[in-house]
Amino acid sequence: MEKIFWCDKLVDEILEREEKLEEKSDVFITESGLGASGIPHIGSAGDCVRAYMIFLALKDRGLKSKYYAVSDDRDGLRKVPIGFPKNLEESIGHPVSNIDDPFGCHRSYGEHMSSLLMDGMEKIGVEFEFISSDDLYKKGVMDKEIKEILKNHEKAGEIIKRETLQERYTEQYPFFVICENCGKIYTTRITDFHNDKVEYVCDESFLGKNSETGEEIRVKGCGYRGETSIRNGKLQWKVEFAARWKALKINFEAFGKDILDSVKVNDAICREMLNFEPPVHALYELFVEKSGERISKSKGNVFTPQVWLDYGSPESMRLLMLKRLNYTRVVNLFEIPKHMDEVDRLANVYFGEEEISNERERAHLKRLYEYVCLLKPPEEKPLTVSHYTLIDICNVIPKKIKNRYEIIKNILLRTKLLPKDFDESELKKRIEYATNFVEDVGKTKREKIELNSLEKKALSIFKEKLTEDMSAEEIQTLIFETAKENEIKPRDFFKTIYRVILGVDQGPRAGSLIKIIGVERIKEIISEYR
RNA sequence: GGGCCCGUAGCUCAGUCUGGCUAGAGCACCGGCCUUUUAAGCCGGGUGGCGCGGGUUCGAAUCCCGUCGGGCCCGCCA
Repeated sequence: MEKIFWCDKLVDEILEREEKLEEKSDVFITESGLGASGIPHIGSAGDCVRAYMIFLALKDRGLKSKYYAVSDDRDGLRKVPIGFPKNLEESIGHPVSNIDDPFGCHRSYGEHMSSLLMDGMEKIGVEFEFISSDDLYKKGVMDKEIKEILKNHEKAGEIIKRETLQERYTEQYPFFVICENCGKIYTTRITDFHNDKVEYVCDESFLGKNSETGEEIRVKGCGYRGETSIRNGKLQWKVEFAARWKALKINFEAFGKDILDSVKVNDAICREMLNFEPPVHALYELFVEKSGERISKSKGNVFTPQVWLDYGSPESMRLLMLKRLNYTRVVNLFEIPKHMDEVDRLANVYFGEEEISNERERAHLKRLYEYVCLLKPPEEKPLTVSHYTLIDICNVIPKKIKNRYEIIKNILLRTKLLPKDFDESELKKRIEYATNFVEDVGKTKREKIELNSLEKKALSIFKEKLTEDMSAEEIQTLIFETAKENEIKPRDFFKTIYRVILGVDQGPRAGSLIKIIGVERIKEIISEYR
């Protein structure tokens, strides 16, 4: 059958690659990098989600598969992230797994960072096998590949030059040793390689940065000269993937276009030096974060998956990452309600409530929905409710009001935005998302309300006439009549009512709103305006 | 200097890979419903011919070449 969704198409490609392999795959493995040097943002989460989706796609095709999330925790620290203590500057240049966790809750800085992403992944519903790159080196998993590359480092240098026009590796070994004296990794250079050992000298310097202060920090080597095992260092990125792909028998890895060059080089290294057909790739455009000042500074102003999940469901998050691979996507908080509604629309299409005349498009949207549901779509159509509308409602019904949930539910039921039977826990979650959004993003000013004597008088008359047994319609009429009798334009009086009750100029139909909130409570509120 | 992506209705976009129904959706907008608000409701309306110019084809938004506009990445390092 013809495949119409990108995940399924990639499985076809993975199977095509399989044809070329001498050694066939028992297990189909997808991989993604798990950042460990900075705060993991939504783009890092995108890597993981996409790799996981291909893992699911492979499984769906009846193939045995695995997904490895590999933490690049032997990379050196280059920048002190915003919101981190200044003394972290001393650790610039050290592998992140050798740096103490500045917050003291994990074994290392690197572990702290990757755990943030892993937490996000768990919340998004992504399962993975965690692999520490530091571990791979320590255990010598890639020894064979490293030796091959070091032995022929000049050839590697030529390939790098050919693919990227960078000449430096025709002279240098593409490998960093962790200095046994000072512990830094980016200040060393190899002078010789023989008998599985590398000779090195720690005399290079490189430029780090403190993102908090914007200050650049020059880090210099300690001058130490020594000889050590290849397990005490790491390959340069331009060749590291290749070694990892071969050693771990990776079948698929997706990348952002920012590292396109590195991927090209690694593919070539893989083919020409390691005799291994590189994994299938998917190159995607990046998420451009324009989170603005809304994101709290304590989170380092980074748009993390956790931030999204405060305002939107895991489904909406997955949709963001699944929908398209190749747009530069501006991701900000305003994308969240959009995606909430889009998930609902997909559900409507999936369950046949929305007609899509183009068969192909319908099939595509249905498949997209299945992936959004991690290929386990619900049996029956879940709750769908316009998230924008919900945000409007949450905006006018103050958070502290009693029976807020019931009020919102009744408004939705009354306006037929909800079916008779629906999943209450789901609605509660959605109200929470919408409320968070209103509070943090769409907050409206609540002016101090001042009423003139005429308004006060009318309001007081209205209060006297208002009784428990009146229907919503009768209350609506009463407001209208009270306005007329007091020579106030109905329009203005309604406005007054809304401002008194909700603090905003408009709201749900006043009669129903008062009925729903309760006459008694309304009288209390009005009493404050004597 | 090298490369990627986008340009379809007022806005956000789908459709482009695998050319072919009368080019679609949502929002906005316009008209109507509502004898009592400023409609979160209901009914009805598509207002563009797919950035531009060539080419291929019986046929192009879809393929090819060129061009303009917008966005982004690489050209330190990882």
